[in-house]
Amino acid sequence: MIDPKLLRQSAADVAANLARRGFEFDADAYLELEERRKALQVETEQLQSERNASAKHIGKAKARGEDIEPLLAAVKDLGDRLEAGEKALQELQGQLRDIELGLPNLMSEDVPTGDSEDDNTEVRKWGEPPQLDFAARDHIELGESLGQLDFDAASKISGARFVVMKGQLARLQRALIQFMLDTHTSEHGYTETYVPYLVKPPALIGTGQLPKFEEDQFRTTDEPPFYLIPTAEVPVTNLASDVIFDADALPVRYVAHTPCFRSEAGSHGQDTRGMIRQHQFEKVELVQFVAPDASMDALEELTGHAEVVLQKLELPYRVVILCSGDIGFGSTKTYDIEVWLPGQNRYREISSCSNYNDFQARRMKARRRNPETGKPELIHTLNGSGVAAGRALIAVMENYQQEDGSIRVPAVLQAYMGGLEVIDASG
RNA sequence: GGAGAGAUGGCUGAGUGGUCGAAAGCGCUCCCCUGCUAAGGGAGUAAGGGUUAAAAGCCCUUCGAGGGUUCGAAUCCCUCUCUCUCCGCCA
Repeated sequence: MIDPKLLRQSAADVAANLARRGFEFDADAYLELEERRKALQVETEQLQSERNASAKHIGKAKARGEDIEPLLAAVKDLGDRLEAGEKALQELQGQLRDIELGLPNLMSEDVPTGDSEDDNTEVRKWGEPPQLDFAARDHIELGESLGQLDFDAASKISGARFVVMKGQLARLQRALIQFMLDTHTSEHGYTETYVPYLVKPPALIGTGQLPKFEEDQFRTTDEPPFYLIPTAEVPVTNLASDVIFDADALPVRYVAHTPCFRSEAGSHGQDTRGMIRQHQFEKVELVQFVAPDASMDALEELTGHAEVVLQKLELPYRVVILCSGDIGFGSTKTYDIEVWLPGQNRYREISSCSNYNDFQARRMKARRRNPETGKPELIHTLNGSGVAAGRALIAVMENYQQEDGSIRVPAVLQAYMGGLEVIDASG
């Protein structure tokens, strides 16, 4: 959520910033509602004040044993007027809040303007795509010929966009997850967390998926309304909801491995084959809570933590900064890390690292005590994949493939694979 | 699933219709005393919002959430959510 004060005072500036995203914010309509709210609120609070004063009066008169009938008569119609005013005010505030919850975050100045992912800017590149002296196969061909990825079996059970993994490939994904968790906890100072995979609406409102992106979620039940998490960002970031952190408690760094569930509504026809885009996938997620002035540095740092994973796996990648047309709803600045996939002969997203500044914090009332003023203030939240395990599996398969269709196990993963060096059809 | 108890400020915890935004303790901040990695004394210390250019001041809201009763609700009534205890079931 954008600071309502800023909306009031600088609606035009806000509209200009959001317009870079291609989002149209009707500042005039908002300000008009806001004008009405102001007038109505002042009036209503005035009535409330009157009621409080007269109630106090009556109480004192009664205590003295005086006749209170005339006093009661004097405030007879106050209640009705007050009720009408409060109701109208509530409705108006609800309308304003609906608008505010639907507004994306203000972007950082250094986010480049652009329409789509084609306009994202490369920031840096690491590693060189492997030079294979044979035709690169994609992960589907590799996995199926090994007999360890089975898309047909998955579709029989659950339909499109699912996979069944078996044998050493299934183990390889698990190894990737363990390796990533260990790296972030022991080398980057993150605390491992285990969190619920089903969440209630307020959690999704807090991180920004609701109310706007209901159709992207898997809703399980109506009463109570439980949603499958689309990312660990939701339960983990909500650990800060309604919390006031002590001044010295920040930064907080959490890492979690969870499955992620996405309806992929609106992505029909994209990446329909293989396990690039699934309804269910595994991800290791990094989340940070930081002081407001520390979030831009933290974003660089967090992105670096995700990069370390790919460096240790010796997977070539590049980092791009998302342009205004591609950046997520709640983010003020996002870096995507794209790993090289020989099977597609291109870089594909494997991590997305975002600074949300106070956007999520305002929604979920995540605060810290400012050491100078002693007053609570909104913290900044960040998150990033560190990294997506399913796509990491694909990347390892395609980058480490050999001519006979077997796959070498990256050095850092061998300890997690019982010393196994090569995955082949033997299982 | 059955029975019961509870939800109060950063934390613990009193408070059953007006004198309660709320005792007390802890924590924190400042001051005094002491002259030493201790103890003691005093003062202050909830959040959110409105008004304002901003601050001060003033006002409003908030004692899990939402309704209701009342001139007036932390306190009474209803619904819901969550937590805990016991029983049952169970990975």
